[in-house]
Amino acid sequence: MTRNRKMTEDNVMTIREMCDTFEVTPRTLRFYEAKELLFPIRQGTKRLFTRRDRARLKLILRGKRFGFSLEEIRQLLDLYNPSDEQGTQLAKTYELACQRLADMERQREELDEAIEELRNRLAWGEEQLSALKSKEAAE
Amino acid sequence: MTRNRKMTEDNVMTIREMCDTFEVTPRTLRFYEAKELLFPIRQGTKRLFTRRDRARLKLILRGKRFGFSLEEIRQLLDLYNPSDEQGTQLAKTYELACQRLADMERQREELDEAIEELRNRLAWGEEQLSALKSKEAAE
DNA sequence: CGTTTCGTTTACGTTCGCGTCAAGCATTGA
DNA sequence: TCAATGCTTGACGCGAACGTAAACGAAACG
Repeated sequence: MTRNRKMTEDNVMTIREMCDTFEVTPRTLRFYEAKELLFPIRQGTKRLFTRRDRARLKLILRGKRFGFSLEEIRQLLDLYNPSDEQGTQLAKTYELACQRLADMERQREELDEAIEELRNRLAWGEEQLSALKSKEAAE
Repeated sequence: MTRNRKMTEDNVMTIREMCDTFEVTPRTLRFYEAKELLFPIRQGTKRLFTRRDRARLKLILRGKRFGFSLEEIRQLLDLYNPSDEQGTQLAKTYELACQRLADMERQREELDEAIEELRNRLAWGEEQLSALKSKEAAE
């Protein structure tokens, strides 16, 4: 056999290594697997997470920060998947991704607006605070 | 009395008008009131939503789209509130808003990244699709 | 006058995204 | 060999954000 010493199964991670790397719990990773968001290799009873799983998890966590549900994220992940989809399936996925892109661009516009507004309110807040301070000083 | 004809309580809306305008259910509005996100006037038993409630609801719905929890949103709303807060309270609100702003700016960067990546995948998807089409044509 | 039409409260139900045991196998080190 | 450690599979629990059904009050309309 060409491989010795622990087989060095290249580039896979145990569940604990995953948890430490991404700051999630084992429960979360198993939950995502149950929801078909991740597909770790099963070596005997244990899970081994590949490069692909890591990439997917990154996208999952990002999606969550954008307020997407796990189901929405799952559908998006299919797009990033070098899968063996046939014509109609591929077309459907493509369609879906276009919509998500539109969603995200709308969301960005809103986000810009919201940031702008919040900046204004913060400026107003600073005024209030400094006004209060000078009033305090006057006593 | 200076007012006749239905009192035209200027600029308030019934719960139904609110629902139609913002595409939410009555339950949702009552729920938000219970959580102290909205404060409609009570005329007898009924609720009347003011301009202020409408502005707040708009911010609530926006916040939700950004993935904020109702509690986080409630705290942010205090900032937009021409409230009678005292020094320490105002300072706390200000502090919190700064953090949220930072959150949103980080989210914006991530969003840009995500949009960029999704665009790339879409381009890749188009290739696949056109490849499939020419293959079909060849048969 | 009765009966729809709104609105209300109360309260239990539901879905999502995990947390938290309990009980069991499996490797590992003393 | 034996206990500790790590990972596993259920299974139940939980907070958030509402849905939904029951039972009632008030106003509006023919």
